[in-house]
Amino acid sequence: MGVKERRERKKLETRDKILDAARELFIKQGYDGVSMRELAQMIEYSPTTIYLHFADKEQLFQELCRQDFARLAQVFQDAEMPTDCVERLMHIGRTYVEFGTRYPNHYRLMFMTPHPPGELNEGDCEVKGNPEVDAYAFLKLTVQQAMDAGCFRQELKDTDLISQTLWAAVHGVISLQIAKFHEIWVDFRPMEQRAALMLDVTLRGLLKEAK
Amino acid sequence: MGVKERRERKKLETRDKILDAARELFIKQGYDGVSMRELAQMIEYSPTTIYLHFADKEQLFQELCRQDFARLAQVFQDAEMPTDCVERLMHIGRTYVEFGTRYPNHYRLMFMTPHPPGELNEGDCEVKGNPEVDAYAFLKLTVQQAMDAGCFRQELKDTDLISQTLWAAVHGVISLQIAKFHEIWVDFRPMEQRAALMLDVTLRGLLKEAK
DNA sequence: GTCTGTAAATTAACGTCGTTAAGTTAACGA
DNA sequence: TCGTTAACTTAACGACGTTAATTTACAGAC
Repeated sequence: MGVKERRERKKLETRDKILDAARELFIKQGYDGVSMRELAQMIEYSPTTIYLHFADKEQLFQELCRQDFARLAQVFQDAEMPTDCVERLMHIGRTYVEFGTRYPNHYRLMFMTPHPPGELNEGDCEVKGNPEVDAYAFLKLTVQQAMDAGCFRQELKDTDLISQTLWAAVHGVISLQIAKFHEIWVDFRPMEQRAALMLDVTLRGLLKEAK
Repeated sequence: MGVKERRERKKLETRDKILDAARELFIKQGYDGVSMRELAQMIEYSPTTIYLHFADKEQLFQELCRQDFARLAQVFQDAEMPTDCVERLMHIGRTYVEFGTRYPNHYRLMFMTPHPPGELNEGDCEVKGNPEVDAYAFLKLTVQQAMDAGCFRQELKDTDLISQTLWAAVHGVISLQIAKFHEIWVDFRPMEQRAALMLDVTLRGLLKEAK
């Protein structure tokens, strides 16, 4: 009775085909720049077919970003992490910035666009808190380790708060870059300089003593 | 020959009427949530009339945000500024955060949405660099003063870079709040705590010595 | 008072989009 | 061979931003 399985596999194949085409268009044109019709034409299906695999446009691209950002957490895992806890935080920050800069449309949809109160998608429960796929959890873990090693100032005890501050700091650099890059009325310094100073400054402010 | 003047005034009145209605809807519903038809109905004109005063939807709401953010720079001016330079930077940061939190839709359109390479609008030339209407210029000025007073570490000499880092820091807190507030998979600390720690940390990292 | 030119405003439509109801095709089990 | 079900398409709905063509309102000229 391998029929159902074959069908399921076929269905998943189609789904992946949609996702792959969506990814290609999305990277080039962003969320609003991609129409369902265009996407359908690319994979040579009718637009309706997409709705057999995804509830609507937003869910499709959310799934897309979810997959690709899982790879981010993977990168954290794979990259050999420095042993020094401060270096490690720096390394995470730089990796995050690089990822956001490489995939600005992904970044925009995931972190610069408000989404409806959204019930958790399937699979989200396993994701949350698992450092292997959840980049925030990985950051928090590293912050915890740094705190255990006594790196931070004594007053600072809330690992969530610290993690969120570090996150917001690099997020500020990336998102300002994505949204305001073209702006004329401010002489923007090169992205790398801003990212470097931001990491330097925030970590200095968090640590027990200037090195 | 007061005819032309009367006509012009009338036209400006209509324009302001449009802007006022747009503001009301925009605050409640955001850019995508407001349709030109709805806006037209509110002011009891036909949708086409709007296009006699504004080139398109985006330009309308850009003008709206431009006006309202000029008020932000005004607030900086009006508020009695602390004399201590660090306190002053803190004050600016807090004011900025408060403004962004109060008008999230404004903030989103202005600082979280990429706009086409955009030629400068009329009036932008006078705005740029003028601390009375340009909030960034005001920040940069204050940074310059702090630097002149010898507050910062010696290596830090680029006022633009420092300003942009401070800006990105608070921007990170605000924009993450706006975009990710509803998210379940991270236990967000209260906005105020995050903003406070961010300001504390970045300024500590910039200043010559811990106080 | 009538005519004329012009600015202000409207009607009606175009083209595009996300989405869906209804209908068609194809493949399998009985 | 028939009936069931999944996969897929056709055709359309309703909303949107925008525009071409048209009408209305009104100041000045005769």
